[in-house]
Amino acid sequence: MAQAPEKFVSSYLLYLLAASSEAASHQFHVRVRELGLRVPEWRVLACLFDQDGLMITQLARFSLMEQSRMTRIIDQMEKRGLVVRRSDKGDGRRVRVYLTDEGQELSVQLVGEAKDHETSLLSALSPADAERIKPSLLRLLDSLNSSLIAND
Amino acid sequence: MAQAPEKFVSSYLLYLLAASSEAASHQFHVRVRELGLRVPEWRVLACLFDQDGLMITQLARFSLMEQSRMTRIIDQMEKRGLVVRRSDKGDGRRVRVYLTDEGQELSVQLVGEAKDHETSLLSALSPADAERIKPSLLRLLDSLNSSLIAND
DNA sequence: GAATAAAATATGAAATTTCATATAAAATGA
DNA sequence: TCATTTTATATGAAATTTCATATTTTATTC
Repeated sequence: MAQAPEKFVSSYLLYLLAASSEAASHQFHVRVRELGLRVPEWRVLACLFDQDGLMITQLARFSLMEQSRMTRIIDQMEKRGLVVRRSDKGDGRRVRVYLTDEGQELSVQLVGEAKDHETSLLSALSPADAERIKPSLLRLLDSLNSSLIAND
Repeated sequence: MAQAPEKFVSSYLLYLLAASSEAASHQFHVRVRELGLRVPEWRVLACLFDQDGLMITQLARFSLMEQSRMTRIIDQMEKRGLVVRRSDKGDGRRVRVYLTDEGQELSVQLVGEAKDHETSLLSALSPADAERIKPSLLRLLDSLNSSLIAND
């Protein structure tokens, strides 16, 4: 988005990750808002696109946010007719969230656009970087997850 | 933090970036809160550590947040005695933010811990990944910034 | 050099987010 | 089985964040 000052921040790993994420998402998030959605709602649609009927807790984890916030986001999406709640038969604590037809349609649309956007992002990189970036990030995530478990 | 479902999300570049950023920062952000700071406040301290006397607008940009929010964060940090505002002589619109002694001390402390934490993160990666990750992210940021300009 | 535009910061009000905790259902265990 | 603990979700209240816009100062343009 801009150049960081000098010394520390501009080459600090956590800054680079946050700034890359922010910069890479920015354009697409603008598009999400054009369609009348907020970013967390788009994340829910994307998760349900992959697997309909996820629980609130799972949606929160995959969408990188807290459960109580996700509960309210689902409230709004439900009012808007994008998803419906159904309690899990077999475990009454669980609330499963399903796409409505409208939600399904929007999710298909946006996932398509997301893929196109990703392609255009990757094409702005060198071929070597484009090829390596996703596997690298996956390995980073993996190593973070295992060290997290180790630290519990 | 957890494994994403299947198909789309779990290998979507923007998800991988957001999730890596989140996962990589998590432990350190816990530490930030232990010291009684919130993440945006830590970001301000880090920016001012690099270059004291930045403007509100610059702090907002480097800290990846909106100006009005930064104004209020500086309000709080000022009340807490971590920074002081001084208006720029030469341009009365600008407010420059400076570390107090206490702010300075905290920023030195936290930047030190951030560097240690970064080292430990990198050591969890393969040597090849550890060596490449920062340059790769810098190139990604670069290419995003230039394409941003191109799209204006 | 006056009028207009632009830049930097601040602020009210609405909306969202967080934090702690309530509620309810299922699992555990004595 | 009954009591206790754990898991899943919801919710009130406080705090933060956003959005639009006000205010002030500097730049620009005619």
